[in-house]
Amino acid sequence: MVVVEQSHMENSHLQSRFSASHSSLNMGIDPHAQAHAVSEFQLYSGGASGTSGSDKAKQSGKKGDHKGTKKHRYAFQTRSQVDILDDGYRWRKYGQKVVKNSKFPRSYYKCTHKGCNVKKQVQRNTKDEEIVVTTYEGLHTHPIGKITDSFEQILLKACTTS
DNA sequence: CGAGTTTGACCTGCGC
DNA sequence: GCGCAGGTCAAACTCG
Repeated sequence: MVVVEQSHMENSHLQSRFSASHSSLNMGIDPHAQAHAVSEFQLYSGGASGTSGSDKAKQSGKKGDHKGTKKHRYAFQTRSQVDILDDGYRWRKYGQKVVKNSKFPRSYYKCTHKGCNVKKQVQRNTKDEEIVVTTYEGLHTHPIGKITDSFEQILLKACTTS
């Protein structure tokens, strides 16, 4: 399963804040994004599990960009009809791969903001096609692009206020 | 014309 | 050492 890694947050605390912000989350979604129909919102937490996929491969890879960078990574799943959740940031797709255990391809996105190296992976759950697993990696170094109480912003709030 | 998407190739790490 | 799987790049393409 998907793993959440938080370097400076308490999982339980964050999770409770997520539940608390659930209602505002739905309200915050863009009008044109209503089709998302986010009726479920779960933040994954816990230690390493069996999936092993994203942890094995080094994201530094050949480029070897920031190796010493602090790793902020959190994954959560939403029940949605579409893959792309409008979280208020602008994302550019840079890759798509078919992963072994899933019949749905995994999509890779980068934040298009200058100097912001946040990435996210979007993948549908094989067992339940309506569940979309989104994995964020990194923290945005810029304000949100929309007036949307996004997932990310909630996360940031949870980070900064704790 | 610029920004974003698609898609195949390439690179790296891990297991056997 | 080899093959597989995952992650990223970049050229070509599309769209506003």
